[in-house]
Amino acid sequence: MLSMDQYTEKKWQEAWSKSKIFQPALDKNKKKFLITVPWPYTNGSLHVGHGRTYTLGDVIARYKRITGYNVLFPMGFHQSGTPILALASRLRNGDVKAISQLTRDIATYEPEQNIQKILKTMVEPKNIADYFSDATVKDFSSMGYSIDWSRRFTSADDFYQDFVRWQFLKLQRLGMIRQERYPILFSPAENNAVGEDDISDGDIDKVSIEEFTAVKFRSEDFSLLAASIRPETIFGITNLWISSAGNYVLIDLDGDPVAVSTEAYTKLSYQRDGVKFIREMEKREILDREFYTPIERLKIKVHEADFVNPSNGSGIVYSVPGHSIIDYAEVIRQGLDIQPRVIISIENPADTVLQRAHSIDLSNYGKLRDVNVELYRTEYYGGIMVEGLPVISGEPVAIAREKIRETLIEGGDALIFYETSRQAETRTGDRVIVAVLKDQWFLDYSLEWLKTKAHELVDRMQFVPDHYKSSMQETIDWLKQRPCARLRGLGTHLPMDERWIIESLSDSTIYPAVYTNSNYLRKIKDVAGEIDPGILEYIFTDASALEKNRYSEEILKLANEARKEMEYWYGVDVRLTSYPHLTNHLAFYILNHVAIFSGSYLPSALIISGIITADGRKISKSKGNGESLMTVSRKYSADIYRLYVAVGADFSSTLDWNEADVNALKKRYDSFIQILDNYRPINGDLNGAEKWFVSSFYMHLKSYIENMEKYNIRSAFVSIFYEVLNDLRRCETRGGRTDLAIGKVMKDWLIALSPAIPHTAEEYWHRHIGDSFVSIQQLNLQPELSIDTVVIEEDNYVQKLISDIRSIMAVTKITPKTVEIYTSGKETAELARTLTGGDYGKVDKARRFMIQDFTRNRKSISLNGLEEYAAIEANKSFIESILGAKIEVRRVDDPVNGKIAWPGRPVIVLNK
RNA sequence: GCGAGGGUAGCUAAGCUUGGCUAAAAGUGCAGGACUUAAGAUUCUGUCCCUUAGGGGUUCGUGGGUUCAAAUCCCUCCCCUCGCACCA
Repeated sequence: MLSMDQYTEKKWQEAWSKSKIFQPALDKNKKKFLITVPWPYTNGSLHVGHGRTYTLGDVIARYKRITGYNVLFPMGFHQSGTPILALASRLRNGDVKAISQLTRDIATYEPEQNIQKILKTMVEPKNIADYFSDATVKDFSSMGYSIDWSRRFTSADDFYQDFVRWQFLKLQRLGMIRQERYPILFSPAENNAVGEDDISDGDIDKVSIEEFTAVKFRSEDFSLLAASIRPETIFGITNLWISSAGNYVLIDLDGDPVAVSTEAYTKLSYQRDGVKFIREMEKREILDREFYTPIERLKIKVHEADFVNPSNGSGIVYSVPGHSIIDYAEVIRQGLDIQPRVIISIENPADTVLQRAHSIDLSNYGKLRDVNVELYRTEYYGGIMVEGLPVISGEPVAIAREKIRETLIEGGDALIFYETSRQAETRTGDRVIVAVLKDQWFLDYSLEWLKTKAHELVDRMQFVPDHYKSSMQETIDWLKQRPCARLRGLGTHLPMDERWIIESLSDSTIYPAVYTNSNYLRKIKDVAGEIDPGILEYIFTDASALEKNRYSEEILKLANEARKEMEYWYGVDVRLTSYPHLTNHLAFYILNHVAIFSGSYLPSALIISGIITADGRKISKSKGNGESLMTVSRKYSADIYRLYVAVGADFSSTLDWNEADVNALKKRYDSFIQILDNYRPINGDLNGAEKWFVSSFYMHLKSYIENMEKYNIRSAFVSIFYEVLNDLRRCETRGGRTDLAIGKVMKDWLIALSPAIPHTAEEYWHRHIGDSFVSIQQLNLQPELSIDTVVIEEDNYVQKLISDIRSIMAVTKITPKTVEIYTSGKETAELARTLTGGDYGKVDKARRFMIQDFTRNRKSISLNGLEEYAAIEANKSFIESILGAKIEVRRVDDPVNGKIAWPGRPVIVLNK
């Protein structure tokens, strides 16, 4: 059995925790390094996919630690938002999927008999959050992360919420907060906003909000309201359709009597002010009248149609048979005396409704809808409005649409009407509609000064990979208003309006600052009951005007300490997260930082990783296709997972987690373990192969350091793990003694490996080196001092020689008994130097015949001064054993069998 | 549609910023040899095509261009992935 099982790993996890080596203290003599990753959202157990970011973060934290930094790698938990709330209520309602998902999650941490008991407590959202916060600590500990848990806090902690409220008051003073009308998804039955989590299949088939233009068609007594997403077709109208099944009501809309479907009335009343019910209507009242189109004031009639859905839009559809094949088909079906009007011209006449109508089955409604979508797209991107129309003649469709909409709205002929992109229900089966909030709170990210500052910061920051920098600049440009509070969910109440709860991404923008001094803040909260904004201002910003007489001595002392911690630690040196956060969380992170902080408190680097797939498929909770992190560390060991994450893929690319690849890595890892297990220190002078190994090791260490400094974690560990292992094999086949060779590099090797495989490194450090922790050793940062370039060159030369001999053997199919090798003599070397300088004329007449041979072989001739004869002699027995042939070496200046021995290119003769 | 990234040998995947050391790292798969009673593990060699002397030919989505020289720089086209918002 190999030694790196979960018990050994656990042993080191406990030792680290007990010794507190990952709980750094403020130390002015040491350079600090603060690295953060997003705090996990605590609605379930973490799976393999989540582990990537945290693992890479830990690898970097550990690397910085062994290269001399005072590293802080803190963690907290995110408990705000609606998913936890939705999960608890699904549990309460006995939702089978929710129960099975939670049961599975709990089972990763608990014995069978405890599961039901714990599950019962989870009808209370807070219990879900707290249970999975503790569980995540177990997850992370089992992965061996070097997290400082002593600073842990959550977004639900009272003192943290005081911090968030301070932040929002400050943002308000900066003019970044405003209230406006805003459309949201809404459930009238629950009288509440709904999010993706509340909608049935909301995660699979996303529901969005669409903006319709609802046009008023007037008559003497009342108007009809018909909603469309294509207002530019207004001049193609020939008639109106109402539903043959629906019911209609008359309502008062901005003082106008207007007829709409019963369902539309409900929606309008949630979207507009002053919508009043007048009375129910008979359809006849509508069908018997004639109505006028806006602007052109043409008289049109209303007909019933089966395809009209009373719960979609206003329940009234305006008919444009020239540009909607559905309308056209209905006109034909009913045999109405109506001529289509064509008002948009497109290049390809085959793509018009009238042409297409010849070739398809007009009674197949599904097919008609597909064709309609297709034609609609063609017209939108390629269509031009025909001449002779009011307002929009000759305009491209996309522009005409905006223009006519504005004209209609300004003239009082239309209004904006919101509709869901598909029919949607809540998980409890109630209808989802669009409601307009009159007083939605927004964070205003459109402010010029804010954008300018953010751009400047992004410019200065390091992005890995680099191209995300321009994405970030773009994102900052297009961000405008962000709704920053909701009427439901867990979280902090908005200080200026307690009914609202701060939206969960907006409450987590500058929170890393709290890691620096969370324990002091908690104490202040305990002592004072509430943390005064003035105190927070003093602690977190450089504006230090503190009204000292307002606070007790104790509070002032704590605040002072908190401020010192902030001064020392803050300024996140690296924040590491995955790319889906780029256009939201990370953008807010940057914008809020520049709004509130300045100078050294601003972040310096952002590392963005790709995601993990499982067997090539995206991991998702609902699919349940991601193994939990716990399972992985039990099944393979944490170090295998960590190594897999470190060498499996570059930062930006997707990493696939699959059995075959993991097992392949495990084999490699096991052979490494075996070498360390069998290691017994021996003494003695190094032979050639061992000297080469040591030099080569330090070349790999050099490349490891160079790569790690650039956060090329993958390349770094390919060098220090795979390539060193390969070297070790070669060293052995060349007569090197493994134990002697690795004995020379053991310390540096284990230290360098420790960021990726800390448990393994720690175990063998203690077995072979000493009692200190490898995790806090200092890496040899001057590997070049241990590289002997002559040894390396000699090796390259011998390798090239062997491969040349082999290729001659392969081509000639000769298995030689002896191989004669002729290296160049002094005179030829001299000649080669002259020729390389281009002085062809200086060559002695007798040797001019050699010039042509020189130019032909020039590529392989090298003048690095290597002692070829000696190099071959030194490796003679190795070469002989590999080739299974005797070697004879000589120096010559004259041709052998007509061939010339040049420096770096000896003549090789095979003898059977 | 807009924005970003990408297409490299059987597969995964590095190299491209700073053109030549690149028939192209590493891993995996496959073939043959060693070890073994055998299997596995380990290890060596090979793995685009041709070649009786270390050579030659054709390759890095497609088609052009720049250059003494292109996987690497510029342009055309084709294809794939991701983001486009209030959701953690």
